[in-house]
Amino acid sequence: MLEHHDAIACVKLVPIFQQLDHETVSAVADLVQERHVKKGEFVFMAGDHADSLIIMAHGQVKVTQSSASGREQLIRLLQTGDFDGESVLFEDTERQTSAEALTDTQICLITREDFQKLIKQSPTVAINMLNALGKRVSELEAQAAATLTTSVGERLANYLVETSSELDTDDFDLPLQKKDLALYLGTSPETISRKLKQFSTSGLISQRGRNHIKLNDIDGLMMVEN
Amino acid sequence: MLEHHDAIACVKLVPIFQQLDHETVSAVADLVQERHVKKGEFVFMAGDHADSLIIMAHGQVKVTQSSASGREQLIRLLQTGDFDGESVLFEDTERQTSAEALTDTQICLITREDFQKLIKQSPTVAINMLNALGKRVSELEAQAAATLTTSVGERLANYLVETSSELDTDDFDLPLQKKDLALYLGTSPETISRKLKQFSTSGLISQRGRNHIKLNDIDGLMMVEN
DNA sequence: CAACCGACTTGATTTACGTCAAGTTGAATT
DNA sequence: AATTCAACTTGACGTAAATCAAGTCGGTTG
Repeated sequence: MLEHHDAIACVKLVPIFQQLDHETVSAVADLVQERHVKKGEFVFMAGDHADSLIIMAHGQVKVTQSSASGREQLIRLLQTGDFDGESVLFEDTERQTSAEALTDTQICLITREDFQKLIKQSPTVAINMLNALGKRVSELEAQAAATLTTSVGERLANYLVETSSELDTDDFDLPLQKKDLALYLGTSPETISRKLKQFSTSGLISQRGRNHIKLNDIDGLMMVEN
Repeated sequence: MLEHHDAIACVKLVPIFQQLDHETVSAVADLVQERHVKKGEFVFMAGDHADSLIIMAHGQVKVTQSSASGREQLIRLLQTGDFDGESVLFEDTERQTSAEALTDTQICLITREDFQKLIKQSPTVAINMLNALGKRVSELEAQAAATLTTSVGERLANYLVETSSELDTDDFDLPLQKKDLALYLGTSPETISRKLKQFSTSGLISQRGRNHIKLNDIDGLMMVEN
C-alpha cells in the first residue's frame, strides 16, 4: 500500500500523467516502479538494455555520452518532473548514454510494454506525451541554434539566469561542479573560472566560497556578449 | 478524386502513417491537404498562425530562425518524408521560424484539430508519431553533442558524407548555397570555402564549377579532424 | 556580347578559447 | 588542528576560425 502511495506521488508529479481521471491515475500507479539512487551512483549506464521510461520524482541526474573520439559530453541535466528514455520506448535498443545521480534521487520507472498498453488505452496520455516530446524538440532546436551562434560568456550567463529562475532565488550554490558545467556548456573548466571572475569584476555577480553565487544584475547578465 | 489520389501518395510517403490499414489510410487522406510551393517561395513565415502539421512529400525546405541579436540561424533542412510543426500541434502559437523552399516542393498539410482526432481514433498513428519524435530527439541530442565537441572541418566532412548518402551518389551538386551551408554548420562561408579547398588539395574530394562536388574518399572524410 | 551583380574565393589580421602547467583552496578525514 | 586530495584558479601560450577587405567568377539581363 505504501508502494502504491509513493507511486501515485510519482505519477502526479509528471506532466505526461496530468489531467487523467482518478481511475487512470491509479491504474498508472500500479504499473510504475519506484527506485532510489544515491548521489554518485548510476541510474543506468551505456550498454544497459533499455526497456523503461525514467521519470524524475526528485533529485538531479546528469546524462552523458562519450563520443567516438573518447570525449565525454554532458547531454542533459534531468530535474524533478523530467523524463528520459522516450526515444527508446518504441524500439529495442541499448542505452547510448550513462546517467549519474548528482544528488540523492528518486525515480519512477515504467516498462516499454506497460507504457505502450497505456497509450492504447488512454489517448490523453498519448497526447500529453506528444506534447512533452514536442516541447523537448523545440527546446533542443533552440539550444542547438544558441550553441552555434553564441559565445561561452553568453551561454554561461544564460545558464546562471536560468538556474536562478529554476531555484527561485538569485543567491544559490551551483548545482554542478565546474567540470560538469564545462561539459554542459561545451567549454573547459578554466574558461568557466575566467568568465565567472570577469562577471564578478564587472559587478554582475558575487562569488563566495567554492561555488556559491549571487546574481546582482540579471538584466546585465542577459546582455553579456563575451 | 485526383486530389484524394495525390493525398494518398502523400500519406504513404510518411513514416508516421505507416502500418495503417487501408481504411485508415483513406480516412487520413481525406483530412490531408496538398500544396505546391515553388523554389524561393515561403512555406510559412515567422509570425504566421501555426495550426497545421507539414509533411514533406517532395523537395527541400530550409527552416530558419532569427535570434534576438538579429542573426539568422538555419535550424533545419526538411527533406522528403520529414515533417515539421509537431511542437505546435498541441498548443496554439505563432510560428517562431520561417521555411523557404530551396527546390520546387510538394507538401501535405493536416490541421491540428484533424490530427488530434486522428490520434484519438488510431493508437497506431499515436505510436508512430511518438516514435518519430523520439528519433528526432535522439538525433538532436547527438547533433548538439557533436556541435559542442567537433571542429568545422569534421562537421563539413560529415555533412558531405550524409548528403551523398541521402542523394545516393558520390557525385552531386550542393543543395545549399555556401551561405546557407555556413549557417547550418555554424560557421562562415569563407571557412567553408577554405575547408573544401583543403579537402580538394588532400584528394578527399573534387570540385567542379560553382558547387559541384565529387567524393573521392569517403572513409578519409569520416576521419577528418580539422 | 557586354556589363552587371550576387555568390564565392583568397589573403591579412584579430580574437576567443582550448590546452598545458604550476600553483592554491577548502572540504573531508583522521 | 594537521593532513590530504580533488577541484579549482591563474598564467602563458598556441591555434582554429571569425572578421575585414579586396578581388574573381559565372550566370543573368538587356
